[in-house]
Amino acid sequence: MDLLAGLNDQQSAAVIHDGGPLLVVAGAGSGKTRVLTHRIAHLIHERGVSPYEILAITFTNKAADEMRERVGRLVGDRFVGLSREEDGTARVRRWGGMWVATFHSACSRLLRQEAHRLGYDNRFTIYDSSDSTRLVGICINDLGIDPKKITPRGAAAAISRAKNELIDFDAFALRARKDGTWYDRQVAEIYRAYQGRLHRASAFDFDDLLVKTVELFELFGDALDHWRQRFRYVLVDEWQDTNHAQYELVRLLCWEHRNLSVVGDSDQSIYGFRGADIRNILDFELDFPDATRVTLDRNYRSTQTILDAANAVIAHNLQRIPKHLWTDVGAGAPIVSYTGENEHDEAAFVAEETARLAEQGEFSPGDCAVFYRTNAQSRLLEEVLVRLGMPYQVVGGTRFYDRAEIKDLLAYLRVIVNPADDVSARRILNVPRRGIGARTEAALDLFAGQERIPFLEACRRVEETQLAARAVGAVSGFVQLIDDLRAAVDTGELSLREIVELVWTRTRYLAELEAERTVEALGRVENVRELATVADEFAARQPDATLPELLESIALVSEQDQLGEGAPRLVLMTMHNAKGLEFPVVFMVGMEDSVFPHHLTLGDPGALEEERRLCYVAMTRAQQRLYLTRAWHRTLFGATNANPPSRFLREVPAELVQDRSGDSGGPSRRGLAKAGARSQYQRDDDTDDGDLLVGDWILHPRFGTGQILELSGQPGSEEAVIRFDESGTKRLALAYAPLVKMW
DNA sequence: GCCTAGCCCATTTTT
DNA sequence: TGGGCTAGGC
Repeated sequence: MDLLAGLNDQQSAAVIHDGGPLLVVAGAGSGKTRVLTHRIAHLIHERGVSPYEILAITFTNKAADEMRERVGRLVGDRFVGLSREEDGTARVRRWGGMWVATFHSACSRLLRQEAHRLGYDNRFTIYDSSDSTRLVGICINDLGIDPKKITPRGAAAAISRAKNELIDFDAFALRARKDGTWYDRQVAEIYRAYQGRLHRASAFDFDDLLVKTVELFELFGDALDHWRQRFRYVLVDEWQDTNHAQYELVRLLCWEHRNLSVVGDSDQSIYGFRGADIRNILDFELDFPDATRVTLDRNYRSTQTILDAANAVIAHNLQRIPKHLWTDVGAGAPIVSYTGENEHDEAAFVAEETARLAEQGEFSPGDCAVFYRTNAQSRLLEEVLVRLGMPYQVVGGTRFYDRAEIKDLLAYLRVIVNPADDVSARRILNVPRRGIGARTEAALDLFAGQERIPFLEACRRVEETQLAARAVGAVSGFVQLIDDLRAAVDTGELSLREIVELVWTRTRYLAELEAERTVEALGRVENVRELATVADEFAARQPDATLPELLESIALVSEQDQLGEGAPRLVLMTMHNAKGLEFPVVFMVGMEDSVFPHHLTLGDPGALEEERRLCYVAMTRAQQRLYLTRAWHRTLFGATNANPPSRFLREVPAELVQDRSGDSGGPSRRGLAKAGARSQYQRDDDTDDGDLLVGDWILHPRFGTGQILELSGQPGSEEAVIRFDESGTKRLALAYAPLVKMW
């Protein structure tokens, strides 16, 4: 097998590189995944490296699965821990072959073997961000700090930032005392309390997975030696988005053997806000002076037009390694710009254009993707798509696993696995309602703190508290329930699905929901049942899977992981979520200053550069067609604004762009008509402002919808009194007011 | 202890 | 826009 077949010179160089650190600067669409997979295959095949010695880090679980499959195809499934069924479906053997994982899942896996050394249970729980925010809130409460002055969210974010920098609470406190604000000193206290709570609960938050692994390596030389020898070859994808903790982890693992390959693109660093440190890539060669650099700038994805546009935009950034993408596939179609009257019009354009492409047989809706800056923008896109009957899928937004009912059930499962998990125990203490209120909970927590025991243990000893008999009875019932569930699970006779079902039956969770008989409750019932399906699917992929493993995989799923399930349809997602993906047709909507770039970044040059990188990432997802759309007027969070065109739009050379705003009879006519059409969309070109009558409903771009109460004046200078739904009653001159009749 | 109404608030991106 | 939270009533 020729692993270099079809690769260009730079790619080949990266694949066969031997000896010392390797930095692959890989522009968007330059085939970096190919380089990584072929490099791994090369190591195994040509250099006799055991797959067992390889650690490959990817950005999402989905990317990890893909890489495992691709390497498997090159060198054989058994090397990568895959086994294949007769029908071709892949199954993952748990400890098989090489590790392909995200930072977080790799650390989690490693800590499952090592956590006890750090004083944690190997069956630790992983807290997601909402769990940690909750716990921070509890700590704020404990310390008697006013949660209005320091919000749980704010404090949690500050703590997370510190952890990303490997600053523990002592160091944090020291710094806060020296030259910190009052806020910092309070956070230092919260940080300490929070970490104590985590430890007592045998729980790690996302950041701890990294921090504690680093700590393990620093404290236990034998552990470091062991894992260092185990992973003699380390490859990291998306290096530009690593934070300091991740960097340190990699440095510790690789410092001696130096078999480190990192692949990244400083222009695609878009996670600075959560601690990703762009210097990790910019300074790589300072930290590893013996590193070899290979630059991949030949793009295999997009047309030259799209690349020219993206290159032009990113060239405005100062913090970067200069690089210029090129391709030989030709110029392709021009970039299309469109300005709608308002956001409804803009959305309608996207939907219509997708439909038009499909009608012409050029691209199916499944080839198209819509990217927006914030999740809030997805709703009205969805409205329009529903109205037009265009099938679509939203990636991200409210995650399945963030729904209250799912978190409730998961909390039961987590308590079964890890009885010390206080956040989960407290979450379900009174869910479903069993008459245990805030006072009882507080008393139990106090008792737990005094006795230095987990919350559930405090519940078990509820009789030692001063609580009233009724509360004691209710709490005992709760403990009994948990004990019963754990006993049933511990028999080892239940499948994952049966465990999930047991929880919702024994707790009467499902029954209570069904009894509500509301539409919302019905949706929740479906979600709850869906969790059993998740359990089944997990068991199918990994036949010997255990409950802790199921919980771990759920804790570490990412947004992109849901992509591509079901029939192909138009995909909606944030630009961040688009990273690493590609689509024949891409719409970028909301190209307005203060939407994108986001208004919070406008005054901050560094943040603005990150926005520009985000723009670059989004643009370079497009293979053949790129649409950049905006609206003259946009209503967001109830307020209507007229935003100037995005500066990124102005950075695209005009000759690459074709403006389609003039399509179909002028923007205002088109847009307003669309906003008005409620149940059935129709192009409303024959609406004539002159035909207005008292009682008509109209739409004004600034004031919204309203009803005409009164008409007066001579033809040519008529006035109307209009009662707007949102903006009150106004008298407007018809000759000037841009009114459009709705129905 | 529970429920609801009304308030208030903020409002980016997420492993 | 709505979602999360508190205060007040049962």
